[in-house]
Amino acid sequence: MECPKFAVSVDLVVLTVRDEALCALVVRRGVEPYRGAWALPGGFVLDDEGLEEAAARELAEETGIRPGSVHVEQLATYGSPGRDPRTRVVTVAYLALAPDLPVPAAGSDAADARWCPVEALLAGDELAFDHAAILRDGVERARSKLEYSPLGAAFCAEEFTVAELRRVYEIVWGARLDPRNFHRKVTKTEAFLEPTGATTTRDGGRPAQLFRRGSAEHLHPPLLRRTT
Amino acid sequence: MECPKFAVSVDLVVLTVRDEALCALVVRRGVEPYRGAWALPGGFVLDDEGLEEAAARELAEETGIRPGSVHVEQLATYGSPGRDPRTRVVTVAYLALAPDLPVPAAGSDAADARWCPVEALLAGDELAFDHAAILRDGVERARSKLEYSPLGAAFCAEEFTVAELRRVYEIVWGARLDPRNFHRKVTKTEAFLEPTGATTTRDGGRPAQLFRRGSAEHLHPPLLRRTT
DNA sequence: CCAAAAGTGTTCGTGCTACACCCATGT
DNA sequence: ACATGGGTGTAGCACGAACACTTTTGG
Repeated sequence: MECPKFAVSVDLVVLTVRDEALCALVVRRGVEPYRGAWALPGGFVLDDEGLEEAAARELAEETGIRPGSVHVEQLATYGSPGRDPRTRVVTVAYLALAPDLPVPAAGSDAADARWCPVEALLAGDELAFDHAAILRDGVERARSKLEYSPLGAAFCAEEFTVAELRRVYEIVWGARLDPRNFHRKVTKTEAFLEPTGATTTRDGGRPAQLFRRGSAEHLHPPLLRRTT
Repeated sequence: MECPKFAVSVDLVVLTVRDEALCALVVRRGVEPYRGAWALPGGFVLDDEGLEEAAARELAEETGIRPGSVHVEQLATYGSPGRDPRTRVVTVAYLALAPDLPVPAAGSDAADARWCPVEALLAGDELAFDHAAILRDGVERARSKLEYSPLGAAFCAEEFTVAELRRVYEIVWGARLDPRNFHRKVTKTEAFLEPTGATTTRDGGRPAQLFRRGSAEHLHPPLLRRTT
């Protein structure tokens, strides 16, 4: 077929909440271009490999994250002619929301990998390619997702308390929420949380019920930021 | 660089409201594969051409739509290995919301182009490639957009009445809305509508005020479908 | 007992729904 | 006059914000 052919890659915005901050996974580039700079994990799509499949493979390769424990969704595609100095590369970005995991193992072409607060990454100018813009879009998507879906729980461990979930919202949104109203809201919303029956005192004070992620996909009505 | 290279195309889900139905623009394929079948308008991205740029070019080529009059946004990217029988093609889908326009002129490689109700397109099995899935995603995105953004007005002519805007919502959502409450909601929402000062009696009855699209990007609070 | 955090009850404001009602035009 | 649709007023309800208050643990 007579048409231009481009390299196609996937890049991952992997977000988690740790140390009271929203953090993204970044890898130190071991090869040119941008050697030594931080970049989002990612790589080229292989022949006969689907996009989602490529994203899952890269996630596993560069982070050791097992697919079942994280939420992954397509974010957007970036293909400006000049975004990669080597050649034309179109990249499909994926957004992954993960619980707080140990620092991942470095992959083959990544000299180093670490969690870094998104605030620092977006304020600085250290990210390779157009990865700062991709990260910005991913963070904005994540913030919206918390409003309209129960995906805040994707940042929590398998079993978690309402207070832990609330901390996720507060950190991602950068806003304080009333603990009592938040509790009522999330426990009353059908299929948001599934009680385990167990309790924990790890947060201090009166024992808190433990929950698992429920089966709900959407939130009706949504949990809105700022009441305007 | 040692990596697979793929053809990259853009496909357009161009939606409008006409004849009391949500319609999509489809073109009759003049070449193999799927010769004679309906498909979404689209084409390959050229060297040194951005994705958004390619989408705008295809929109102009195949429909004659001038860029300023429609809303265009990226929808999603589809790249399953088998989605095009010829070779590996990754397609970036764009969603365009347009007012009711005359039937567009056929483009170079499109034997015929027409508006077709999405209901019929999704019910039948006439769309080439995975375009039915892309259209379904586009329609779902459009439905959500009406809730959280003032983009319903993108389906209206430059100047429109509140009743015309309401019909758009009713047709896209497939639900009836209370005319009085809808009127209050959209006119009270800051920057949703900009009054022109003129009136029209084209809908019959008492003259209705004419409005233009306002400058708002988002709706707070949203205009929700079903009250659960 | 006290501190701390979980969880409940209650009040108040706001926004949506439903519908009664009036307004301004065409025929 | 009357039909038709535009537009306003208002009562009732649902839900979120704010906060007083009770519950249950650890120290």
